[in-house]
Amino acid sequence: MSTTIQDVARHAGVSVSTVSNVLNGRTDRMRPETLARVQAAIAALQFRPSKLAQQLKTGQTPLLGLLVPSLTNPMYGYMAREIEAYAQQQYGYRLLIGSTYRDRQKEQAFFDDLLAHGVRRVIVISSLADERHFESAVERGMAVVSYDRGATPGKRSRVWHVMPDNFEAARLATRHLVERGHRRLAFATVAGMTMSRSAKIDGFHAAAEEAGLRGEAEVLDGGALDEYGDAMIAEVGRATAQRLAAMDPRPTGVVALNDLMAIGLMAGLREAGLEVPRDISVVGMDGIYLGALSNPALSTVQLPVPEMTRAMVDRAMQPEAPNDTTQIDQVFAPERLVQRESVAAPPARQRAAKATNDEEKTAP
Amino acid sequence: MSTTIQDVARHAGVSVSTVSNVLNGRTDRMRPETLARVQAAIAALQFRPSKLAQQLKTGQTPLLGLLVPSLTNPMYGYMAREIEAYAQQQYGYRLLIGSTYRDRQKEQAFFDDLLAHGVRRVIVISSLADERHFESAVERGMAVVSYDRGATPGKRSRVWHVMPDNFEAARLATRHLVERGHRRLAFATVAGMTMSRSAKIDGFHAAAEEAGLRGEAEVLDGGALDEYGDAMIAEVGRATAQRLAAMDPRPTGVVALNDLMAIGLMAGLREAGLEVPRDISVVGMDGIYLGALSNPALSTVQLPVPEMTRAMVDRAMQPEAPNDTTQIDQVFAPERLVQRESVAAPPARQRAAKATNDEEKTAP
DNA sequence: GTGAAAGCGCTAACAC
DNA sequence: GTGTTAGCGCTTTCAC
Repeated sequence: MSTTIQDVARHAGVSVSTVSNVLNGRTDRMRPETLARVQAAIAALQFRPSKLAQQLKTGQTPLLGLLVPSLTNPMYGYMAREIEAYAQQQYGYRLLIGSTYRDRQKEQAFFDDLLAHGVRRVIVISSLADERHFESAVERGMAVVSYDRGATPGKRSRVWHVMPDNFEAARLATRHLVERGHRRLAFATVAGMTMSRSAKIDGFHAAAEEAGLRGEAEVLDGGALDEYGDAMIAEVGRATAQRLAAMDPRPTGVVALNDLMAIGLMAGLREAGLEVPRDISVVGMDGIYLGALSNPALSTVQLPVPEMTRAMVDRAMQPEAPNDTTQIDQVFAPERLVQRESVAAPPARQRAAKATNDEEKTAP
Repeated sequence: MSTTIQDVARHAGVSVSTVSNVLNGRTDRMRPETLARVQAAIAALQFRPSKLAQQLKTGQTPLLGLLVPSLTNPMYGYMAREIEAYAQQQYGYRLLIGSTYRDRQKEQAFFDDLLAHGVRRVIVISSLADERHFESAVERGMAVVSYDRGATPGKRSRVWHVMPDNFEAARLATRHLVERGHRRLAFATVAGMTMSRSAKIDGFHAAAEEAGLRGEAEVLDGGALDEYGDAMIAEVGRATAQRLAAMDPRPTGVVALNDLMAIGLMAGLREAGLEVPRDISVVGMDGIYLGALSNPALSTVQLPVPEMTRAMVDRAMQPEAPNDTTQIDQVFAPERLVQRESVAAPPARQRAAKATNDEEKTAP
């Protein structure tokens, strides 16, 4: 079909192994004119060696698997873009992408396909499932990097982990609320616990306790993400807003699981007749560019996405799986708190929607 | 490394070709017990045939190339998701994805890599570049489907085309503004002309003329999309908003090139102290879910994304390139106008920001 | 320095 | 019905 190494060899009047040698840079002890002839032939025939055939021999293919919950969550789109650009530019790798909608079956099937395609390096983003099948993939010769979850404590793992400091991110977000004077706090999340979610919740609670607000910090978990995956997280936020609006006393500051949820939350709050930040303040986490475009613009904790994605790719390119002496968790501090418009001081006096106002608690 | 067809054959006490036969469904005239033994061996050894080796023989690999301008534009994330899901479920294909940031070089390089990887089917979304290199890819045995551009009139093409009816979409959007009473219209786009952009502009003008507003329909083209690609389109919208705000007389209704631009536009308008839809109305096109979450929620023309993406995948799976008798353009009517909150009647009387109000024109 | 030849894991004639 | 065998396009010893 297309031109092969044979054609080039014939054209240059050399053997295939000579051509192969120039392809693979073994050109040191080669007669310059031979080299030139081969190069000329390659150019003339527009020869591109088949990665396939190369791989069949070498067992290596310049393809990186990327597993995301859903491409419709802009955060994952952002990460995918960064991963793609860096893997391409730095290592010449292309991306084989799969959405899992956080479904274990789909994840497994994707791994099987990767193996069958000879792909030996994968980055897995925010998997809900346990890591057992990751480990088995490593056994089968894969380098796997997992985002947004740490090693299970006390368990040996051969999977790399890269993640933001979710605890710290949530604490930053919560503190921001506290500093602006909020005393009744909520954390809005979705149903289902993952490592990163629980770390965020811990950070939220930690900040609340620091401020002596232990009893005033509530976790609101909304619906589960259905098969449509992560776009739905905004819908969960929207629904949570209704619950929030109906609470009495109502929290005045809420930390959202991530930016997309925050955006959904703000939409829902508005539908419920509440104004952000006048009636209620909202902080997100992630730092997607859409947060700057929302109305009000979203205050959020910016995660160091380019740094994290670069680390993931670098890890995935590692020739060896981590062993007992290597550090398998790589944690990134949140970049900073981005103050925009969605946070303000709480309303001076709580105008309870319809209920009697029975709050007299004073913070110590 | 992993188990091969040889292992299975040995394990089952048959030859490799027998195993190959069951793999490829040539099981009709096979003794049931042989079949059973082979299947058992496959299961026992967890054998997964290498797609690589298969492909080296057959020249086919179940991989679909997808070229997008940028994954950070939610519209493309959406399309990528639909394409992936359908290609996977319907044809068992995985996605090899590449971002081009509308760069011709990157596009070319991606095509070369696809070829080298043995990928024979590609979907290209919204390419700015001309189609010459697509054609050459078809010559080299690729099935290529191009989104959002039609065949160049009068030119023979072997590339499939799938696209929304951009003319109609823009016309719908514009009419909506006209029906709500707007008489000074604008169309906000980015620098650089593509087929789809010019079709939209034509639709905009057509609707304006229908309403006798020929002189009142202005096209505002903003900055070019830099290397960061499509997320920037929102920024262009934002900048355009400033220009819009300064115009005198100022258009009261604006059609945005797409939803992301509309969202940027609304953010910019707000920064300029204008309120949507009180001071100015905005309509988008695309129908991404984020439009429902913006504030105000975006009125837009919904495109039939699942239908279009399915058509694209089906075309890409076509065994033959289109020939002179086949219909290579497939155009999808916009699904409908989604009325949300970003469009209202124009302000009763134009309160010009600072300029003298010199408008006395009456519409016929 | 360069070439011959043996595979990598599979498929598909073609024998038997 | 099942097995033998010749490749697919490349890499890589190992001779010369």
